[in-house]
Amino acid sequence: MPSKASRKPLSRQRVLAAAVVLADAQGIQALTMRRLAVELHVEAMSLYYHLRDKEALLDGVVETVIAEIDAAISRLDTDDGGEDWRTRLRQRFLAARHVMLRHPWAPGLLGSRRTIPATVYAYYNEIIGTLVGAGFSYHLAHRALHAFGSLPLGFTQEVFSPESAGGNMEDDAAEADLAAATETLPHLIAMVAAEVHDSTDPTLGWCDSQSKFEFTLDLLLDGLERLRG
Amino acid sequence: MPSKASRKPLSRQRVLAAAVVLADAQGIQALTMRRLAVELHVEAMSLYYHLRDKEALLDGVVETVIAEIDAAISRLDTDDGGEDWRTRLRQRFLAARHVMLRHPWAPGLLGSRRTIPATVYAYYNEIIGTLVGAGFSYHLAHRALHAFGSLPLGFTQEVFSPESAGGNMEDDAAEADLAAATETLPHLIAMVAAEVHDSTDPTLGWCDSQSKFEFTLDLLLDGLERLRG
DNA sequence: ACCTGAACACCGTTCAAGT
DNA sequence: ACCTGAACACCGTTCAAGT
Repeated sequence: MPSKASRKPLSRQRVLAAAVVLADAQGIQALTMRRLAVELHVEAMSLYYHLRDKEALLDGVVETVIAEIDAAISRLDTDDGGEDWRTRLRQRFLAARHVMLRHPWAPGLLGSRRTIPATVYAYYNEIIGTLVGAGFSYHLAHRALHAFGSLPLGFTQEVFSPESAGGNMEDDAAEADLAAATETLPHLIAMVAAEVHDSTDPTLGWCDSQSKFEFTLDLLLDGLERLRG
Repeated sequence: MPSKASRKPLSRQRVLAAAVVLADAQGIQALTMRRLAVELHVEAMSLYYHLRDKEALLDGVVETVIAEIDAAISRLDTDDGGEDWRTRLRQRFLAARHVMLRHPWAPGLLGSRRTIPATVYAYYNEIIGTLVGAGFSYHLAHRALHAFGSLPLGFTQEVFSPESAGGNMEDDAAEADLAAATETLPHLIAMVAAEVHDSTDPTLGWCDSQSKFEFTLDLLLDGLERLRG
């Protein structure tokens, strides 16, 4: 049984699953029609039988990730209505975040897509339903949705981590830089210094991104609770 | 004076400026070493004398945009301290947003960079200074910075616009979709319906992104004000 | 010092052709 | 129905060479 002959047939699903695995393992820039084909032991051109072009591939990959989120959310609770609106949304956003943490490239990819899977609309519809069910006007629900930004999908798309200014000193000139920084960036340095008591995992930086996510989330939820009619 | 012979010499600055213009006009995907060279009436290889490689080009482009923001902020007020911390930050974030609106590709690009211009640290340092000057602990200032996300740089990196579900109906099957949606997405449709009284500019969608930006901003500022010591 | 031509490796994609 | 080979246009980049 020669390995290259006994391949199970390709399918859109198999291609997309392999694409996600490849992106997880090698980064999104490694997700190339040709490299993906190699991974599937197939010629690059074979992919075009299952996907129209690379855009369709990327759309499909996004679709796959969103499906993961949908699955995670549907696993949350069998019956609804019991919880208060804040814990209900909190559960959902954190479940989404849990999925996103497995696919660090997904936020950037999602941001680059011009079309979004239809199930996302259903998800947002449900969020609005939760809000109005809790007494929000549709107008406030709309503003809330915007305020949430991409929290419902599990990420905050922080544009950069200020941690790299003080946390990850790895260059040889790092100490000199730090000394210089104490003069030009006193507040930044003071902030880092004030936080470095509980550096449990220095390799991951001194910043617990999970608690930051939840802080932002709760800040918004509390603010909305106050605006609620 | 043959036009192709009488070119002023290239420089890093001129290349970067041309890159920004090209990205503004044709989109970031059109920003290619070869196309940029054409724009500058030069061979692609000439660019490599001024920039190490394409990564350096993109870093330089980000640098250029950040410099625009810095310039806009420095134009805000000659003397400081007068305003309350919220209006001070508000002014800065809105100034940054004004710049970003001219470069719609910038958020995505910034998100893709692994290194950030040094002046951004100075900017963040100033923000922290404003916060602690207003009575924030460094710990709370840190959380505030994370809650702000990319607001200080002028954008909310919303991952998608739910508006496209109801606002921009341009397909032929749009009406049918809308009818179907009223059943499967009742809350989303109700929200759109509840908002369409003040559709001042229907071409831009029914959603005023400026007021959404400010709503989120104020929600966070008010929440932080309440947490302040 | 500044720019170029030729060349290489790698992309996405088409199209006619194989089984 | 499903896959492939050859080919094309376009990319970033190197390197030796021009002025």
